[in-house]
Amino acid sequence: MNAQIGGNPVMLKQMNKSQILQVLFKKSPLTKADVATQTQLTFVTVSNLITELQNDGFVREMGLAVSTGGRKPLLYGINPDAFVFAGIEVQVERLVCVLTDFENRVLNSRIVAVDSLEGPVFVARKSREIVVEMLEESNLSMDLLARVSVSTPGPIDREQGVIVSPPNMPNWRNVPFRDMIQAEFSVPCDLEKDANAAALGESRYGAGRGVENLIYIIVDVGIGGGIVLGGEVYRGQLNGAGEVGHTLIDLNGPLCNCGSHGCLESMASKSAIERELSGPFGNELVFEELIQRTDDKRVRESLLRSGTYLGAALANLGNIFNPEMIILGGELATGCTLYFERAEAIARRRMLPHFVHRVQIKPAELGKLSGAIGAATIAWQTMVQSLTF
Amino acid sequence: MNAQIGGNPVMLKQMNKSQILQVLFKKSPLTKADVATQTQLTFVTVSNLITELQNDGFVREMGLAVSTGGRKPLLYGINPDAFVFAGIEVQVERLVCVLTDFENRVLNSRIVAVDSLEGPVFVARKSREIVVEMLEESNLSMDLLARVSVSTPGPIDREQGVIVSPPNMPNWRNVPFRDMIQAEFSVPCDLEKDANAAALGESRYGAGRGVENLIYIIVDVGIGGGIVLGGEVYRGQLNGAGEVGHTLIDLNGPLCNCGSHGCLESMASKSAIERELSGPFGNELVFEELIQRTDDKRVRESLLRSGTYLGAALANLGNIFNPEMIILGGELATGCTLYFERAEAIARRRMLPHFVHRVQIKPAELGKLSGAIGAATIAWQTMVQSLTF
DNA sequence: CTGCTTATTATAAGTATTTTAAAAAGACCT
DNA sequence: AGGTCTTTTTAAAATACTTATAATAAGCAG
Repeated sequence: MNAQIGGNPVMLKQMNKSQILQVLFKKSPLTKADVATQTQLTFVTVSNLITELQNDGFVREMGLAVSTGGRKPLLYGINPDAFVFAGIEVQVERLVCVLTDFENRVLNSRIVAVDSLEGPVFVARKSREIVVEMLEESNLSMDLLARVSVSTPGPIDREQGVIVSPPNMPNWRNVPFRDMIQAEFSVPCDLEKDANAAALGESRYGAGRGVENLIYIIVDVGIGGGIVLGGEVYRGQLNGAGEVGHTLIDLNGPLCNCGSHGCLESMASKSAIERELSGPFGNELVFEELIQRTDDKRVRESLLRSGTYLGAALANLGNIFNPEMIILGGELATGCTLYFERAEAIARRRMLPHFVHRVQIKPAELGKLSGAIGAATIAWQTMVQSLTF
Repeated sequence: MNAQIGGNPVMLKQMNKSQILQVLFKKSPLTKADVATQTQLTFVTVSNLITELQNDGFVREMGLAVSTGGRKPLLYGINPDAFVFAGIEVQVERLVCVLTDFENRVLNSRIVAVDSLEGPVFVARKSREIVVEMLEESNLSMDLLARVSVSTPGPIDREQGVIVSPPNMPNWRNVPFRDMIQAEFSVPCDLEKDANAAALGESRYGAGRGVENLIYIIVDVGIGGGIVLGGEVYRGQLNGAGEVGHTLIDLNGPLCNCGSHGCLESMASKSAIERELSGPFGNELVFEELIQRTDDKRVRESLLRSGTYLGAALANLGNIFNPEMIILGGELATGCTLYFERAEAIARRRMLPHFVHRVQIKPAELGKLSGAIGAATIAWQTMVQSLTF
């Protein structure tokens, strides 16, 4: 998560400050000497910079460490109260919002039914209302809000901050949502694709804490993927990377709505299972209940079959990326053990033997908040990287 | 391809120098003012640093640019004669060696039959002999040799510089080849997996010049892959990334020697085609000739079938990585139009419509030298990043 | 409790680098 | 030849890190 390289002495100082903040963020209570070791800077430099960061409110003292024979060293950590970040996930029928502090811990969260059909202007205004509400509830001043980030269905143009053409939000074509949010909140904003945001969220605060390379798969109506390599989102050429759902599993499989045949999405997603079981069960049951009916043979078989397909895709991802972890999100993966375990079993069977014992396959931990938390994380990252201290 | 971040003023200077060299490398004849613009440094700084780099022989003057109304500016570029790098690819039955200059252009190359069964010690000595021979032939002093890099079959332990367990080189288990080469040449050395090296080589000097994100697939007896993201090799957790050959294409396909079923490698590789055609043709023909017999229906069908499988895999890679380019290497892909074109056609048919027109699919351009050139590139990169000027 | 040892923190002088500002050099035009 | 514009060099000023030194605080022993 590095940014600038080279420059002038002022830049150097800010790079060093950024370094220090990142080290303090990762392993909080540290002495100045610890930070010096970790950042490869001299003690004096670290001492001066930390003092400065402390005076500016970014860093706080955290008590004394035990003595190792001399004076007790002071411990330092990020001052969580320095800033507040907001992460907002725009979904078709609702808004998921979180407030995080400068340690990027969740202070408050809210899931509100908001119909995206009301349009971007409405949604932007509503977003602000929700955030303001949360700030008030948590007794926080609006002034503390440093950045906002938005997680949204793709495709997006990240550089321009534009939502391009979300398939299920027809009236959101080419919407400059970043600027709209910036206008609404009067703070900088970034856009990120929902799967990417969720992947980053899980990688920092969910199942993937401490992991460098991971793949996050969200199984829902469709199947999406977010790729985190070296701790950062990999986005590809046009923010398009991660379309795992349109990975081919069966050359002669059914037609997918992308135009190809045998895509994972058409064979292992929520919709695929619903379609398969709509015959026997009709509209009798909602999906959440349906997937619990594992005593029913047809349900069982359907879940196992789609789990198998997913597993094969996971094996492919494992072999291609050789990641430390694969995380599965969505109610199907996190709520249905039968499905998850089959997918994991197949994945392990089909992955290269050399890799199998070094990859973890886990359900997501942040549930519905993962995208919003990921967005807030991006706000944090951008802030710390921007070096404006 | 950034490395260090932050530090002290000396470091800052070296980062700036490195920056300048990289800019100069990318778009050679540039004025000091151009470099200043591109590096975001002031003119004076750039001027001083370039003068220093010039005095040390890393940079050279390259004539005068046209006047824009005042004094003619001097043009500068990398001094190709500053260093020589050697790239060595260890294959089962031969050594491929190249010599490159500080602009990383190939000065000399050699492909020598060397049986790896003779063992690492022999191969290391032989490598040195070949390099020395090439240096003499090109009238270059050994002192100019700055670094050597080795491309080798995986898996490897890059950090330790150890070749771990190459499947087709049984007497090369856990060989500390990096240190052996360093001892032999008395210059630093790096190891890289063959597919990764080839991918990097193609990305810098072959089909992928100027491309940020690309996937390189080598179709031979097996099928391997090298992944270059953001201009750098992506290696995954254990240098294991890129096992595209063991990507599943057909859930119920034939058993692969990796233990899984329906892997790409077992269905689209040279071996797969040879196996398929060994019935009709026996040992009558060598492979190179066999794949030219496209008038024969059985050959044709075999090639088209495997091309289809490969194409499906390419579509998957395109959807997962959204790269600017996919490069196909190996004699089958570069020498057999029927196979290549089928693969491309299928890939384009099955890739997401949004991506199709933004991805190039190209045959490799460096042929047998790609791995060695890639290795030399790594030597260059490491040198420039190490900031020891 | 005092003095000694050790480790942490603060201060001050020294060194390296970039920046700003100004002067010099070179090219083109009239 | 003189004027104007651009490039290049030079010198002083600003900034930041480093080294060396001094001050502070904690623990321990007598």
